[in-house]
Parts: sequence; structure tokens; C-alpha cells
Amino acid sequence: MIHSVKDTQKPASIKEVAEAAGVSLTTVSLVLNGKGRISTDTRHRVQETAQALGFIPNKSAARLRSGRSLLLGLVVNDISNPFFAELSSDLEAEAASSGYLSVIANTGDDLDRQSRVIDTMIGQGVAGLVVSAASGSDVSSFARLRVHNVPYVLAVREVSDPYASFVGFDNVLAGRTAADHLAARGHRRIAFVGGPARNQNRAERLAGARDALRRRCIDLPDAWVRDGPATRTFGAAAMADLIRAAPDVTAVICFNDTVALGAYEGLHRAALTPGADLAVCGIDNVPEGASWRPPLTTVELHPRAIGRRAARALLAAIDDPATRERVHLTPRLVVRDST
Amino acid sequence: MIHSVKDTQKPASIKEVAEAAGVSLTTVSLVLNGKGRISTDTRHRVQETAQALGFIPNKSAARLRSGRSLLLGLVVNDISNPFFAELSSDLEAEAASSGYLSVIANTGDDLDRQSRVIDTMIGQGVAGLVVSAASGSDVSSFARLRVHNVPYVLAVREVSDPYASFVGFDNVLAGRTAADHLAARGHRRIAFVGGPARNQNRAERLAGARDALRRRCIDLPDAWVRDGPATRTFGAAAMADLIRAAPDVTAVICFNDTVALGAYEGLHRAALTPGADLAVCGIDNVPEGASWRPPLTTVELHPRAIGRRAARALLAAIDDPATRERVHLTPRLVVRDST
DNA sequence: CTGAAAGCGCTTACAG
DNA sequence: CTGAAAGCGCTTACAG
Repeated sequence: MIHSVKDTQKPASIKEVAEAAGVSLTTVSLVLNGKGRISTDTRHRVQETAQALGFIPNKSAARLRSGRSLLLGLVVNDISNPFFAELSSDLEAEAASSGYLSVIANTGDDLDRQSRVIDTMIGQGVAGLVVSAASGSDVSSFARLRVHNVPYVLAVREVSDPYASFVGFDNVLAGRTAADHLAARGHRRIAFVGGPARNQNRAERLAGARDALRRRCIDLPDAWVRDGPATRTFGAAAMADLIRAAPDVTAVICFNDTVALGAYEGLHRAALTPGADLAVCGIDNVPEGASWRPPLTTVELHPRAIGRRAARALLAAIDDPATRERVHLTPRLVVRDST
Repeated sequence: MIHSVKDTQKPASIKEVAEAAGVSLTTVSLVLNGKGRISTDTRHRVQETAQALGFIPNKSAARLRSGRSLLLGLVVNDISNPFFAELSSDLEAEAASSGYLSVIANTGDDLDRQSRVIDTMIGQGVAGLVVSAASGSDVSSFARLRVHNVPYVLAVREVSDPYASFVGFDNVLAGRTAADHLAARGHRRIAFVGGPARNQNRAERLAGARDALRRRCIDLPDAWVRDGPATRTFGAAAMADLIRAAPDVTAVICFNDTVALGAYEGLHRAALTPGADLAVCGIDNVPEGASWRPPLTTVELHPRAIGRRAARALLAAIDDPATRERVHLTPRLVVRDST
């Protein structure tokens, strides 16, 4: 007999469904997973019974038995960072459309926390992992994943690792694009501000910028490079410092848009106008940049695209563990009024 | 014999640990969970063996057997929304510090997706759920959680539900605070812009604003209210429209800071200066607002505090299902230059 | 202080 | 097309 779902009822298991529908556990499992040859009649009966009982399959049991799982892990620096927030959102959407639920953890860019988080995720039985590696990661950081046969995709931050796909963007090109743009506008004294010194993406952006300038016989001396956290606060402080220490600089490439917004603030405090007194170019293209005063010229990365592609690369690797791909999305210059 | 962890080795289970340490499964389980009375000697031996084998406990098995789980679910509208991104980040941190891993899913503010997502989370065996309810939710939206004995905490968006704790902020007060501030600055013609008409938080903010103004015998006519998506784009369009339709308005309360940034843009396009030609007050206090031109006056909500408190309320409810609390954080006025 | 054994809810050969 | 039974890796009374 089928009761209506009341708040006090205890959750139904596959056994209750089998009894209520008058079939075996096997049949219920087969029907609910769309496997085997089951008569249309039985199939409907089972489906309706499951529905009526409010049956929700226990995935822990399924995972334990089958070794398959519908959990996808995402390991990032900090999900409140808008870049990762957008990346996560699209990754979650892509995962959900294939029936996967997303598990998210922050590492705070700390290697120890990263390895703890990876262990936790393995323990929870994720089918695969997308990880934006903490600074200092190398192949060995992901050894446990390989031992446990958990495929993983590296995103955003590249690590030399033959076992994983990579999805990110071309940082060297991003730096080059920003520098070329400023040089084309006639700037010869260009600074570079923000980003932690040991961050590889920063190193590549800076290298790209230097390379583009070198080709035009322009030097970017270390004295005009400021490293530090990728924050608004640091951008403001570094900008203030820079205009004091190097008043002849006419343009600045910021590690990202957040730093660029800080740079605006630093300029304002010195009664200087971004875009007029000093050109500012960001990297990221956060949506709000278009509304800042002046609207920010920046190099667009594509966090959402990375989230989607990384999810797809991971699903491919789950299907076939031998799959590898390396995707470097091409950044795009967005010219507005700050340069 | 204990082998070193190689990439080709197959993952160790509790059984291998028991064999390698020369004890029973029971003992291993007891040691690793810190239960029972185990001699220091055995304890150390088991711990070292587990370590050496790179043992990671299979949580699916543990959950299946014990019914306990270390997964916390978070259900939000859209995690790429900065408000929810910050909330998530602190919720994740708080959960992680108690050993929980966070599972996140977006509903896109859709009731159907919300109930699918909740079912998925139940199936994955979450210990509890924090949910920012999709518009239109009521007690019945969470019936499955109650049937499955999964405690849940409602966050940000209030729903009349005696079974759950609530952690959010006082929206009426937020609206009142913004309106009082503008009125105190001498404004009498104040508009309200942005936010979906059916959004309860918006209704409360608007009601709070109207109430504060009414006490000062100031009317906020419907003609000065613009509803629409809480986006920058909408803010810009609505602002443009408003200055055409109601040129005598001198101040505007925006549903949130994103809309306020859009309003800035709408004003600039009409060659008007926010703060000088028309006062703009936001609600949220996104960190970047301090760097906008002019720096935005806003009413600070506390997404991170909500994330932390919601996590704590949920952990409390997991410990003792009878626990209920209702937390309404008090918004705080942040005066800058836009008003 | 330690172990043998049952059982959580599924999936999956295997048999018919 | 359908069912009986084994087993995934744990936890937990229970016994000694």
C-alpha cells in the first residue's frame, strides 16, 4: 500500500519500493538506472511507486558498490574572488547538466590545505577534480589522485603534469597584448603593478609585457615593477608609491582589474586622473569595469569559458582516463577610456 | 610489509591497514575515529601504518553504515553573484574548520531546479543544508528534507517555516536607513530603483524606505519606483529613464550596489554627476564601492557574517535537531561621497 | 584492550 | 524479462 508523503514518514529505500511495486530489488535498480530489458508495464509501475514514495536513491550505497560517483570536485584559491566565482558558476552549471553535483573547497593558496582538501575529496568519492593549483604545486601534489584513480584537470594555473589536462589562458599573450596597446598609444615609460612575486601567472604576464616592449626597444626596469597581493588596497598603495618614486612613468599595466581599481584610487588621492594623467590597463575584464570612471581598458580573460571547458575536459577524462587536452584561451583586448 | 606510495599502487582500504598493522578491522576503525580504549602502542602502530599506506577512509561506506556524513550543502541563486560568492566563501571556511566539505548548487532562482537540487543533495547524503530560497518557496518546498531528517537553515531570504533556523539581515531596516540618510541630507524627492518585483527582500527594502519617509511626511510615489533585474545594465537604463520621466527627483535608493553602479553609468551618459547632480545610495557595500567615482554611500549588509552564522546554526541543528534560531543582522550605513 | 560478525542500501554477475 | 545472492568498505553492538 502506498502512503502519501508525510513529514513524519521515514525515507523509503529501494526495498520499500520493491515491496510496494511487487517486484525484486534487482528490477527496481534496473528500472531506475535505465538498464536491462524491462517490460513497459513493470517499468511504469516501478517508476510510479518510486515517485509516490518520494524515493531518493542513496548515492553513498551506489558509489560504494559500483565505484561510480556523481560528484565533481573544484579546488580553488578562494571562491569569493570574482574570477573564481564566475568560473565556479559555469563549471557547476556544466556539471549539473550532466547530472553531477559540485563540491567546492578553498585552499587559500596554501599547499598543505590543498593536499588536505584533495584527500577529503577523494574520501568523499569525487569522480574527478578540477583544480586551480596553489602556488608551489608540482606533479607530486596530485599523486594521491593518481593512486586513487581520480582524474583531474588543472585550470588557470599551469603545472607541468603529464597526467592531467589543462584549461587556462595564455598569460604571456595577455601581458604582451596590454604592453603592445600602451606602446601603440605612444607610451614609453610603462610600469607593472600587483600580483604576488611567486605567482606564475604574474611572472608570465610580466614576461609577456617585457617581451613586447623589448621588441620595440623599450625597457621595463625592475624599479617600475611592484609585486604584492592582488588587492585593491595594494593597488592603491603601490600606485601612490610609484608616482612618488617614478614620476616620469606615463602608463601602468595592472596584474588584474582589482589592482587597477586600486590604482585609480591611488591616483585620485594624488589628485591625478586615470586615463588623462596616467594610462591604466587592467587584466581580467570584470563586468563592472565598464562603469568605472574612466571605463577601464583591460585584457579580457574568460573565467566562465574556463569553467565550462574544464568541466568538459574532466567529464571526458572520467569517460576515458587516457584523454588529455591543453586549452589556452586567447585573451582579448578591450579598449575603453583609461588608456 | 609496507610499501612506499607509488603511482601504480591501488588505494588501501581499512582491511589492508589492519593486515599491515597486524590488528583487526575494528581496532583500525576505532583508532582512526578516536573511539574506544586502545593501547598507546597499538594506536601509534595503526596510525603509522595508515599514514605509510596513504590510507584515505571511504566516506561513502562510513556514511552508509553510520548514517553520519561530513557533507554540508549550500543552495543559492547564483554563486557568481558577489554577495553569494562571499557568503559561500565564509560558509565553506566555517564548515571546513569543523571537518565538513561543502557541496554547492545554483538554482537560478527557479523553484523546480531548487527541488531537484535538494533531492540530489539528499541523495548524496548531506548532513544538512543552507538554502537561500528561490522566489516562491514556502514550507512545502523543503518537505523532502524533513522526511529525510536533513536539518536545514534558511539564509538571506526569509520563508515562513517553523522547522528551520533563519540567518539574514533586516531588509526593512536597510531601506529605512537609506531613506533616513537621504532625508536627513535634505532630499524630499527620492526614487527607488531596481530589483525584481516579486523579490521579498526588495519589497521589504522598499517598504522600509517608504515607512521612514512617511514619518517625515514625504511621499514615494509608484511613478518613482522602477523594478527590474538587479543588474548594472538595468540600473543604467532605469536611471536614464527616470531622469527623463521625473527630472525633479534629487536622490535615488538603489536595490543594491550593482544597480547603483548602473545608475552612475546612466547619469554619466546624461552628462550628470552622481553625488553632485543627483544623490545615489546603494545597499550591500561591495568592497569596490569605496573606489568608485564618487565613492558610494551604501547600507552595509554582511554576506560573510551570514555565511559563518548560517554554517554555525546548521552545525548546531545537526547536533541537536530541535535547535532553532533567527538571526537578523543589523545593516550599517556607510556614508561616502555619492549622497 | 581487542576481535568476529552483522548490516547499512545499493549494483551486478549469474541463473532461469 | 525477472529474481536470489554476493559484496562494496566501513561502523558498531556484543563478547571476551
